[in-house]
Amino acid sequence: MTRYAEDHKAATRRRILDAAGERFKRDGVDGSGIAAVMADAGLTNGAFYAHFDSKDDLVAHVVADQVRHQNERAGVDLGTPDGLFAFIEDYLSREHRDSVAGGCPSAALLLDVSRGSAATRRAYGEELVVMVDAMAALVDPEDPEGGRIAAMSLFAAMVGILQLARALPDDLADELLVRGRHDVLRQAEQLLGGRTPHDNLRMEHS
Amino acid sequence: MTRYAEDHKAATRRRILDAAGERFKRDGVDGSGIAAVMADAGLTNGAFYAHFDSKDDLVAHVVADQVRHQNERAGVDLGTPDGLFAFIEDYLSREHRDSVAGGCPSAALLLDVSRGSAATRRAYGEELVVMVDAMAALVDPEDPEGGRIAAMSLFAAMVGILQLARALPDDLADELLVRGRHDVLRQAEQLLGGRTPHDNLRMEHS
DNA sequence: TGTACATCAGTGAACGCGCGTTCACTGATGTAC
DNA sequence: TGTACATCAGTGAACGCGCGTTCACTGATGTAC
Repeated sequence: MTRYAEDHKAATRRRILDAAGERFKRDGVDGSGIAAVMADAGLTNGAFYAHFDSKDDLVAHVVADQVRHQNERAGVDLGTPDGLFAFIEDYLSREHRDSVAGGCPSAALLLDVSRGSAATRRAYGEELVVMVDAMAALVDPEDPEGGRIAAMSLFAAMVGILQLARALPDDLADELLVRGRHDVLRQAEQLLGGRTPHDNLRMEHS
Repeated sequence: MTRYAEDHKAATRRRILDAAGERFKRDGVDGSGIAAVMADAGLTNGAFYAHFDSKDDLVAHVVADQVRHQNERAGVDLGTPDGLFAFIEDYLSREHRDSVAGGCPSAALLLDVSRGSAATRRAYGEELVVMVDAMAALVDPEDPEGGRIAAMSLFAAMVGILQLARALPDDLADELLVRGRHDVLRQAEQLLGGRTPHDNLRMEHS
């Protein structure tokens, strides 16, 4: 028995992962210092190395953790075609465009991943596959891997549209999001073999 | 008369812009030091401030310069529907995936732009509009602005697919590029109102 | 029951290093007289 | 023709600062006897 609760260290580690996730997505990995992340987590810089081997190690764990979290949240929704349509609408919404720190890790960290360590790239790839397979299971529940690449192409288009919307002035960004939802929804319909989103979903965001 | 050729300073500035363009795209803005950029240009760090006010100032000029260059190269090609189809094939090729430093500035700098100064964002927006308007002119030469947003959505999808391909292992990336070309080409055909790419173009990269 | 010791998450100062930026200086070539 | 001076692109050392990382230490709580 120690004088700390059993899950104390795990809880601290979680605070660091969450704080780093927000910072990394907002300011980039290179733009986020260890001391700033630790301060966000309510700690001082020295404690960092009791939880992670290095900044690189933190990056790999943050990337895996962020995509896993997105999978957990989205996974529930992706159970039905309408869930996929709703996921697309939410993804390409003004709210998501304006919340970088709380938003999709792929949109915010993709370049850091491709410049990152082998461990980071591996972690990202493994978790992303989980997400796109969940999408692909809608097309053919018997063979989710068959639609994996098609789902990846769809998701990549969403990432690009969101990123570009974040880089452009608000007026252009708004129009791009509307058109992007239209284009991606159509691509999703074709993926699903003709199923179309319910009208109420269609109207919600336009 | 000075003892340097008239265009000497302009030529040096160009070397700095080119060197910074490659470094920024490869390592990110935050990952590229002034001294490293200047060494690439064959100079020492001190000379930098005879050409630019600050690193931020350099970033804005590099972003504008990079997109303008891409416009000049692509602009010629985009004159016909087949030019657009070829542009898409080249953009989503393995060669482009593997040449980050010499590749599309939007794919490599989009996050740096959205985190960048007002001047950087303005420069990017202005030059990007030139590029998408050139695409949109294919749809309606009388009203390129009418198709601007649709072209932007198409281009954003290309950016996302290229970025994701760069982050994934080679085998997955190859499959994603093939599927991405298929999806984007189909979207381009619909944009152009039914025109389809020539078969020889279609086969070239698959 | 009281005292000495073990545990360990977290502190905060310090390390060497590279960053963006400044500036006195160099050196090659022009002009002035 | 020869010498003094002006010009200016580029040099390279130095500035303060924040980075990632290390480490001796703190302090709260447990166990040993």
